[in-house]
Amino acid sequence: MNSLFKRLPRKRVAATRRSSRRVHAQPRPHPSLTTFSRLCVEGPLPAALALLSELAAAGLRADPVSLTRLVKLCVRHGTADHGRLIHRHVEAHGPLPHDGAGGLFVSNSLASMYAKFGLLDDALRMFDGMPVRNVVTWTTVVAALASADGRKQEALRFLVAMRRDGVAPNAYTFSSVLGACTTPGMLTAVHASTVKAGLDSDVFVRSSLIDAYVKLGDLDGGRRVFDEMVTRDLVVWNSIIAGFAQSGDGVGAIELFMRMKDAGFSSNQGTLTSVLRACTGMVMLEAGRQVHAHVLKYDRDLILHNALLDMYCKCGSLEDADALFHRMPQRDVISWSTMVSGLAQNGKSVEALRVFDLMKSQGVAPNHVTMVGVLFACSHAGLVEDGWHYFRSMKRLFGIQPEREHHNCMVDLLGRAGKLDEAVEFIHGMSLEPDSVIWRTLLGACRMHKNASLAAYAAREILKLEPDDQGARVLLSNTYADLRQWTDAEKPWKAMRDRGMRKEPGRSWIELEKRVHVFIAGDLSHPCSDTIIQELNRLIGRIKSLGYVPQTEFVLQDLPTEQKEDLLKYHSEKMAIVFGTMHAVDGKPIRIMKNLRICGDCHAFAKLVSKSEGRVIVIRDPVRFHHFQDGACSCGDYW
DNA sequence: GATTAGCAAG
Repeated sequence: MNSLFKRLPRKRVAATRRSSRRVHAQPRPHPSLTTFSRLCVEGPLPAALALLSELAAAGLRADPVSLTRLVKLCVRHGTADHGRLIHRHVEAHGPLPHDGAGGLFVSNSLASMYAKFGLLDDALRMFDGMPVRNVVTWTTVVAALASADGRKQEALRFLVAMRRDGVAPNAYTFSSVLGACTTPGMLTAVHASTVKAGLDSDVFVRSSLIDAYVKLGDLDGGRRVFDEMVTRDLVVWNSIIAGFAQSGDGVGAIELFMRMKDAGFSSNQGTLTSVLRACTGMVMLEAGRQVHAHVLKYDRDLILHNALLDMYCKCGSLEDADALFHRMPQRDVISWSTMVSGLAQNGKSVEALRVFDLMKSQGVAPNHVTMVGVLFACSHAGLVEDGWHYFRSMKRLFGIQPEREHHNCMVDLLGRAGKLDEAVEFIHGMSLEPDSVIWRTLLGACRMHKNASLAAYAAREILKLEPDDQGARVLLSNTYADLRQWTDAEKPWKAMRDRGMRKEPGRSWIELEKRVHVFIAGDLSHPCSDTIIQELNRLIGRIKSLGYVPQTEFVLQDLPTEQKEDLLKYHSEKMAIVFGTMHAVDGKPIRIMKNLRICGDCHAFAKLVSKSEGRVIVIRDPVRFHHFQDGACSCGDYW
């Protein structure tokens, strides 16, 4: 028993000796270097930075891998100042690019750090100071320049320079530089280079190619790149869906979305955002609601929620927009701006301004887009004094310098309110050179207030800047036609015919059971045309008893009254309204989208049909919404 | 260590 007790401590001693022998056999690194490596991965950043300076003071060199990780940590959790601290350390203690691969790694990551903090010039200084550069170094600056505003040309110059320097661009380089192609010529050249380098089948390169074609307005080009692909990933699918949605082909975008699902991919936030944009563009509220169900699982994605909010606003469903807005876990300036513009476009200017006040009271700073929405609210409600107030004080109160679009809102505000002379004075007093958009706004106001001489002046100014503009000629002609000056009204048409131009026909569409039905003015080719015309005649009969008189003044041609009535009757929005009343579910609003602004006669028609049929009709034109209910419209007949 | 897709207005 005794011996047993005595042996126990000896065993412990032996064990301790063995372990100390192990330590001596494999000397542990300096404890602070080990800790430093760990801190560079796990953080916290301040502790890692403090240890870095301790190491330097002790004459110990941090290894390149840890330093690179530290830079990464700094990008994730720190500021540019933290980055500069690491940069200074590296300059004083190394490793530098000429120290070998490790040094190059560290310098590259520092350049990338500056780029990620938006400090492009620091990144370029870093680049200039590097005695050795590899493809990563070059790609870092190419990518940074390609994504910076107004520096895309430089990105392409760097691509040329790197080749001259004997460094071959790789898939990373190409996928970055493609976004810098601002002309079809550049894009074709870079696309050819990717093929030559054998990199055009890389998914990153391909999705950038698709995006680049689409952004230059060549949707077919993007589609070709997509179709030629053998292997696609989710981002490639998202690129092409986004391309269709951004180009205004909502139906195409949704078709591709279905194909993507058939191909076995499940959507992510990016997919859903683009699909929502497609629904928004086509006023497909029901399809949008279905997307909403999938949005629920991404309850922290603000971009996606903002897109959903915009969809409800632009589909004219303010109840849904409002409910969503209040439920959203976070809201940023885009969420607020979407609500301000959404309410204003739907004829709720006072509510829009109230939301704007609420936004300010919650400490959210408006930006230039918010102010466009605010001014839009003022101009569409005739709130001239408020508009002036916001325009004049936006610089002082919010630090936002009025830009072109804000000036345009002011011309609209004054013009709509009939203050045409003030509008002209405003244009002449602008510090900016007026562009065709501003003149077109003035021209629209001239048409509204039947001022032909000023309309002619505005149209001349537009045509000086854009000789092929159709809209200016159509608006000018319509202004003359409003005044029954048929000879003058004919001249712009003749000019258009001489140039081989045709007016864009009126087009309205409506979503019904996941399908979009399109109606074109005067075109009776829809399969249900016969029944639509019967129903149209019946409705006209009913609303005539409510006081409807076809307002033939909106037919802008010199024709006998009867023919004018016929032309009016087949306006696309009337056919869409009738089709809507024939098929819509009880109690649900009829939602219609139109490519041109609604005419006065169709406006009167819609008001009376909303009364006689007891239905809510929502029509969205390129600028705003009309909610017709019980014989009245949300625009208060002011549009 | 560097790369691709998604949100508000005009």
